Order: sequence, then C-alpha cells, then structure tokens
Amino acid sequence: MPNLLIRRLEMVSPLSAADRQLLEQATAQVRQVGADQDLICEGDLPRAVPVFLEGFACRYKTLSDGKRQIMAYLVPGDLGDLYIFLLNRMDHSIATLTPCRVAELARETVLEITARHPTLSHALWWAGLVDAAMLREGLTNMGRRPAEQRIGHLLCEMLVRLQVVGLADGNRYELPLTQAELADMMGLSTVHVNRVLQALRRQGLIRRNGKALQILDIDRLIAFSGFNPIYLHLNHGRLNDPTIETASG
Amino acid sequence: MPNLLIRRLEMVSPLSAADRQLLEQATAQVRQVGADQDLICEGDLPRAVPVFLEGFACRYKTLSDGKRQIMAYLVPGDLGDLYIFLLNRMDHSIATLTPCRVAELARETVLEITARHPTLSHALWWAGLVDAAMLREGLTNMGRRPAEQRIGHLLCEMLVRLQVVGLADGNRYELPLTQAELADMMGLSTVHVNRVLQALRRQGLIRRNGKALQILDIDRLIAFSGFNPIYLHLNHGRLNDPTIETASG
DNA sequence: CGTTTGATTGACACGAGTCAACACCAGTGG
DNA sequence: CCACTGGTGTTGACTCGTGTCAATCAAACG
Repeated sequence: MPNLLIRRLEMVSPLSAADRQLLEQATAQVRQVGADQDLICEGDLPRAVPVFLEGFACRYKTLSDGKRQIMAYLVPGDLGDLYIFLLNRMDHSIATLTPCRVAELARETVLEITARHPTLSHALWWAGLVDAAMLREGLTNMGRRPAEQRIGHLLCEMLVRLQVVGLADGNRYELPLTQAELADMMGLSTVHVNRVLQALRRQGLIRRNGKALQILDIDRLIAFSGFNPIYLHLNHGRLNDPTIETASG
Repeated sequence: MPNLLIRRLEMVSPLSAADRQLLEQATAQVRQVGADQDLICEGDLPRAVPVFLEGFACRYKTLSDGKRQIMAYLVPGDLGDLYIFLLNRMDHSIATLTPCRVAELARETVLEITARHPTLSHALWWAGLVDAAMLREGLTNMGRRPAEQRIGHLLCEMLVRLQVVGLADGNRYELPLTQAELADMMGLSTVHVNRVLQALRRQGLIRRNGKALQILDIDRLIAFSGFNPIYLHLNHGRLNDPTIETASG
C-alpha cells in the first residue's frame, strides 16, 4: 500500500521525489496499535507527531461528569498537530477507535522539514490549516444544524476525506464506528443517533451493510445537509472528480 | 496604548527588541473600521492577515437558510490565520462586531518572519495553535454542555483572554456584544441566551452594567461551567496570577 | 452455547426554539 | 421639547427536538 500521508499531501501540490523519500523514511517506523488505545493523553507533554497510516482514530476530551466529546476523526493519511511541542501540555487526548498502524514524526524531523524543505513544509501546514477548517465547520455543524443534517454532513465529509486517500469505492466506504462513537462526535445521545440513521435510511439517502456505509444519493444528501466541500481545500473543492486521482493511484 | 499583539505574544516568551520593533513597524498602518463590517468574506482570495488592536470581531459562517454561526470571537491582540494564503479561498468570513482598529500583516512580512525570525515565528505559531485549541474547546462546549454552563464557560474564557491583554479590571471587563451575537456564538436562540443570562445573574454569578460584565464569583463560575484554562496555553495555565503582568504593564 | 457489545424500541421528561408582544432605551428629526 | 424610530432586552405560551431510562434484540465472540 502506498503511504497515505504522501497521497493526501499530494492532493494540493505534487512533492519532489526527495520530499517523498524523506516522508517515507520518516514514517518507516510503523507501530501496530489496538483499538481504543490512548496515544497521547490530555495533560501529557507532547512528544512526536502521530501519523495514521491505517485505521480510524480521534481527538477527544472527557468532561468532569464523564461525558466525552470527540472533536475530530483521524483517518489514514492524517497526522497530529505539527509544532504541538510549542505547547507545554496536551489539551486533549488522541486515541485509536479501531486497530491502527501508526508512524511518528520526530520533533527533529519536523524542525528539519520546516527549515530545509519548503514545499513539504507548506504541504504539512496546509494539512494543519485544513484541520482547523474542519473544526470550524464542525462548530457550525453542531451549533446550527439539527441532528439529521448534522450526521448527513459528517457522512459527506467522510466520503470526501476517504476518497482523497483512495479508501472510498464510489460512494461507499468503510465506516468502522459505533453509534456511540458517532454520538460523541456529534454531541448527541446514542439513542438519537440510532433514530437519525434510521431516518436517513428511510429517506433512501444511505444504506449500511455491517461497517460499510453506502451513500445512495450523494446529491440529495449534499443538498439536504448543506455540505459544501470548499472548507476541505482540495484542488478546487472538486468532489468526485477523476482528475483528483493522484499519480500513485 | 502598547501594541496588544506584542503584549499577547509576550505571554509565552519575551521577544527581543528587534522582534518587537519588527511587529510595531509591520502593524503601524492602522485602519479604523466601523461595526458590523466584513473584512474578508467566505470565498474571497485571502490577502493579508488582519491584526486586531482594538475592538471586537469574529469569524463566522452563514448557512443557506440564513442562520449564522460565529466560530470565534477576536479580541484585541488577536490575528487571523497565518499562512492563510496557502489556501485558495476563505472558508469563512471575518467581520467586526464593534468599531475596530485593525492592522495587517502583509504576506511578505509573514514570509520574512518565518524565514528569518525564529522566536517571533514560534510566538505566532503558538497563537495559531491556541486558536485551534479554542476551537476544540468550543466544540466540546457546544456538544456536551447545556446552555448555562456553555455561556458560563465563554464568560470565563473571555475574562482570561482579556486579562492577558490588560483589558480586564479584576473580574470585570467590557463585553460589547449583543445577546444575538452571543446566541450566534453559542448555537442558541437569542431568547434562550436572555433567559440563561438572567439565571446566571439570579445565581449571583455575574452582573451586567451596560456593556460591562462583572463576574461576581469567579471560583463558582469556573466550577459550575467546567472551565479549565489549560487549553489557552498561558504560562502554565495560571489564572489571575500577578506574574502574568508583562513588562509593558 | 452463554456472554458481551452494539443496535433498536417505546414511554416519558426536559431543554431549547418559535412566535408574538411589550419595554426600554439612544438617536434623530421635526 | 417631543414624537418617532430602530435596535436591543424581556416575557409568556406553546411546540418540538433530544435526552434519559429501561427493556429487548441481534450479532460477535470465547
């Protein structure tokens, strides 16, 4: 399998062979991690930057009353915040949701990249800016969209993100998340997530076979949930465009 | 008045005289902007990075049905995203909420800083990371806290942020926001914001005189709203600590 | 097979939205 | 000086989206 971090970064601009090789080497050290494992905990001193090559993970916080809020899903090709070591303590945790293959960018690697590899550096900053953009979109999603559109929006976003790294088959992709994990992301109860998913199925928008999720009518789901992919800052916000296929595909 | 951007950045680590001077010069060109003016709109090509020296502003998005979500308040000393020009289009708008004094960091200035002024560069990145951290905290706030705690949390955050730039007088500060603007930030209706504020007053937690907001019992408000300032990444998450006073104070 | 984890249901409670009216200013202009 | 205005804050009555609790079902698993 190609390195999905590279694949994702090349969405914006192609990398030189040297940059690609640097990334390959830096992420060569791969760890296999089981499901539901914390990689970094709130309060920890940040160490290396985790890079997810396979599996789903998330950023989350736990409130004093035990409630959990997932602030972002991390999919293959995603990475933690660069320069996180500028901050003294992690303000949130990162944990796997499924078994994952994880590499790490060492602090020195990041510093070397920012100092001597401008193209690569820009690509990594771009990824960080997209992360922030997803947080902003998540906020509007939580604040101003009712549950059905909220979840519909998430399903659209996941489709695009997984398409980018080649993990979507048309409008179908693996979404190995429980309804409780969806609920913790969307700020809803598991019961309500269940009912909303049923409603989306009843409307002929989606279908689930086990962990596979199929979007039956992407145009209708996009319109219904108010999804607009510009905040993902892909080539020009194109969705499902064949030219998005990378050279490695 | 001292340059509040400098004051804020020096929260983390002191800047050299040269760095301070560079910032002073770069932000010398100050514009006065009236209330409710868009500085950048969703879809625009990003230009310079706005720096807010006085007044309140916000990042926001408007949904197709006209609802507005404010994703962040910008207070004096805050600035837009660095490297925003890596992205082709703005995915959100930035607008003033009150009359503001605004400077701009030109693209070339940002590039020069990242290339040749590592300390300053780190300070600016730190500000960006804090922005992202506030978005994450905002997400958990929206997703998992009921309205009263949500607003209480916001009032705590504003206190700390305004203390940093010297705009708080003890536990009192100017909060020139309408209830509608609070509602658009918190994902609530104006009516409900009104009732929540009344409840907080009735509980003896806050008081309002015109635009001034006084937190009557900060400890109780912090405990009540689950506020924990570590995500603001101040010196060591100290709150109300006299050593936080900067040399310029 | 029992056990466990996750999905599904129904009844009910409650937080928050909506709508509509009214009060309270700060301007503004006659 | 006063009527008029528009924006903001305040209130009450009612609706509705979501949460909670608890039971049941289904599928995965040792």
